[in-house]
Amino acid sequence: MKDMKWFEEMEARIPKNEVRTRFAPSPTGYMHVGNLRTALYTYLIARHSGGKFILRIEDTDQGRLVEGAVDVIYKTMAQCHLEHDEGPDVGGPVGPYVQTERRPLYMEYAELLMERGHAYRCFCEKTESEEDAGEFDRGEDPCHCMSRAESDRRAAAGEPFVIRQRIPREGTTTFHDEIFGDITVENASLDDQVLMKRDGLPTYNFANVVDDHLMGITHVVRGSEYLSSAPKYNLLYQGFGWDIPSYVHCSPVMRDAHNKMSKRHGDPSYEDLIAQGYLTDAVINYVALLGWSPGGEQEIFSMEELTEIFSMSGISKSPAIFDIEKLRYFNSEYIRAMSPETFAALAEPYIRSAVKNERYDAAAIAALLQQRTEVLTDIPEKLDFFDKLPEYDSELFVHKKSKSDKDSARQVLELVIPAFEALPAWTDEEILACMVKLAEDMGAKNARIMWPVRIAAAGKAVTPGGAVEICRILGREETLARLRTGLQKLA
RNA sequence: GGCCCGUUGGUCAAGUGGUCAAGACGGGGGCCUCUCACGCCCCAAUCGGGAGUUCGACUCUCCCACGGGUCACCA
Repeated sequence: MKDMKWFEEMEARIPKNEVRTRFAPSPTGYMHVGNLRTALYTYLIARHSGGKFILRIEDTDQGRLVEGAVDVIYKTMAQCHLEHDEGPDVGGPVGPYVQTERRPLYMEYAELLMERGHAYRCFCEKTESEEDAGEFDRGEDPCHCMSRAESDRRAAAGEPFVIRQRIPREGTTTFHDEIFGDITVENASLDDQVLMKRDGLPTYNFANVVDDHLMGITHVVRGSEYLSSAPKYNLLYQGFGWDIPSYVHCSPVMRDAHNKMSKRHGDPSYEDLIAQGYLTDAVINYVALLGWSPGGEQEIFSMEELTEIFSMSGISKSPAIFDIEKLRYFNSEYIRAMSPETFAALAEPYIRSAVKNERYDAAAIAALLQQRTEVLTDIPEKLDFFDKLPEYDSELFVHKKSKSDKDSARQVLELVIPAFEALPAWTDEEILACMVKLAEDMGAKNARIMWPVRIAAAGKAVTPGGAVEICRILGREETLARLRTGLQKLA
């Protein structure tokens, strides 16, 4: 074990007097929605107080390593505007920020803890059989009360061992959680968990406590599945004589009443949602409100606003079910709030996937789309009539609300075709004025004219825009050709 | 099974002893209108159950039910 001076130097590196939070993902190659929310809350807690947000990579599970996964994390965090102040890529005063690179530290601290009597070596065989036995009675573990001398001797002799936490057999432990309040448990219900594994690597639980302390983390934000091990963390901090951080345990994001969101069940990850046409800002905004409430009636928040008003007191204790319908709503709100130029740029690939004909202006189509698009991937199917007039039945010309029937439609098309041919210019104004005048002449409502024109032009009942816009974008020649086709159907 | 946590409309939720129990999504209806959408208006729908405490409980206490978490040399 290192001498006390070394430990003091480690302590001296720890930044004080600032809020410090950390997001500590395993590099799995994608971001769960639940993880994203945890990362967001973690980020907001730090930023709200002007503190530091730290990224730490938890890669101790070598078996689950995914190549390139760390880069995915950097990319995703940046996309989501969750910029970290310290991390593997940007460095910082308490690095390294990758757990495997911190490996030598943990044994030192485990030995320190043994020195203080809060941990001991256990030479027993792996204890998987205990599961079958049902209960683990640590009183039967002879290593628990083994003398330090014997322990040292057997270790020196090369006998394999794990290091376990020595938990008091009596009394209770109380910890405070920012969301759940004070929770008290009997120490007798806690087990002497393994801190250092047989292979010399720390368990997740131990590595976390050591790293969080050495990195000066003030608010430990994590999933509520760790609630039941929090008392053991407390005992660890106390055993070291360290300050206990604030715990913020967040309930999970669920797919339904019984199951968490999970990739395994086919639930979308953040990346999937983006691929499905959702916008990052909308996802962030929705996820922020999934299990947290600002209290007021506002629902649309920028990252700046979230930072301003975020409070741990608004985080709810119960799990929240992910509702894709509501996310669609947020997405449509964000789309509508965009500048037309931004939307056009974003929508163009989706437009061009359906409209190959370059004569049709993508920006003009985007303008029609912006107010009626919820998710970008909905776009192509709305535009299928541009490149090729669909097959359609003449029954489509019948529309009760505009009092349009096949006879009136035929009359309308017979009049509209020559009128369009004679128009001095092919603009919205000219096209509209032309149809309005026809309506006046016929003594009919505008809809009597526009319904059949739009049907003939598009060949479908629902279009992203009215007759005027559709005709304008199609261009005069194509419009006239389609109107003539419509007329034939009605003959 | 032990221990811990949770439970307001279908969903997200406000609420902290006295409210006709906010709001949003979704649903239904209507208006607007050249379709759809947008926008606007209206409607339906909630305090898991039972005992208490109290003049009065969604709010406090206890019990029950249901749900979740945890009980790994996984994180």
